[in-house]
Amino acid sequence: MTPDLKLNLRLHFAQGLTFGRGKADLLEAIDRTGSISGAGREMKMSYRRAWNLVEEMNTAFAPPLIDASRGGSGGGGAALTDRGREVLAHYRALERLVVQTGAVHIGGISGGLVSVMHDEK
Amino acid sequence: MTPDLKLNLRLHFAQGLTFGRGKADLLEAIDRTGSISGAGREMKMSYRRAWNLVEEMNTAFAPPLIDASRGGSGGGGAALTDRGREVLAHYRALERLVVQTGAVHIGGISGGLVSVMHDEK
DNA sequence: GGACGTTGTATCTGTCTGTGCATAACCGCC
DNA sequence: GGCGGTTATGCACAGACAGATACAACGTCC
Repeated sequence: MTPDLKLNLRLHFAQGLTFGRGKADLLEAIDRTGSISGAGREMKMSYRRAWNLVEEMNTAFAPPLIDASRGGSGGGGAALTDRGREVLAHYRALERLVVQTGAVHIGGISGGLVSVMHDEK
Repeated sequence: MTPDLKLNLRLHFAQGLTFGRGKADLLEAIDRTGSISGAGREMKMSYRRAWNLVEEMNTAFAPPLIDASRGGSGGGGAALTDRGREVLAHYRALERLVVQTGAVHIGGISGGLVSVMHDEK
């Protein structure tokens, strides 16, 4: 009976980087579409923003998480590095872990939520 | 060797409420100071914002989490309800749980972070 | 009754973030 | 060589968000 929720597990590292659901989703979208711009379109975010996030990640992590190249067949593209895939997997695992082992607490918080009728925004 | 990090575990409930570290800290500050304005001062946030968050929580939860009253000794004040204390406790427990049981994954993510020298911004 | 410190509420303003647009560089393919 | 789609980068604009400010209402204490 845990209500459907989305959790945003954002990690603020001392080095300045913050990594949360947004960047994780972006990594996934890049992996799926094979390009930064494609990922941006899919996530309905501007290419500018998508690229900024990529750049932020790549400068924070060594080795980088995304390998991008321009020109060539299809104009270029981007792909996750092994390290990128690794970070993404860890984040998703952490998410699952929270939902599973934290179900009691999540339920304890959401227990008294006022149920609203599906209001179309 | 887990690098010191702050995590912001934000829960987005289907009902529209989002509950994260900010609201949790605010609850704690209200409990400590005995007033919304006191909590705002302590957290260096405007009373406006603090009150908005309180109102958001109180309309989302039934029974409410904060009991505020105006006038009277000291001008008024606010205190956590039993439910408020309960929600706060659950959130803190969830936080601890993530750090403890998720240490492997957190380490897996932060492993390759570029260490920066303490740059004063 | 007046002072005090708080809750509750409205309005204005500045700032910060993301979007939109424009442009250059790149390179395989036709 | 031109086309196409992408990376990479700059800059102006709009909208959202938070801060600042102002003020009424409230109730206890003096």
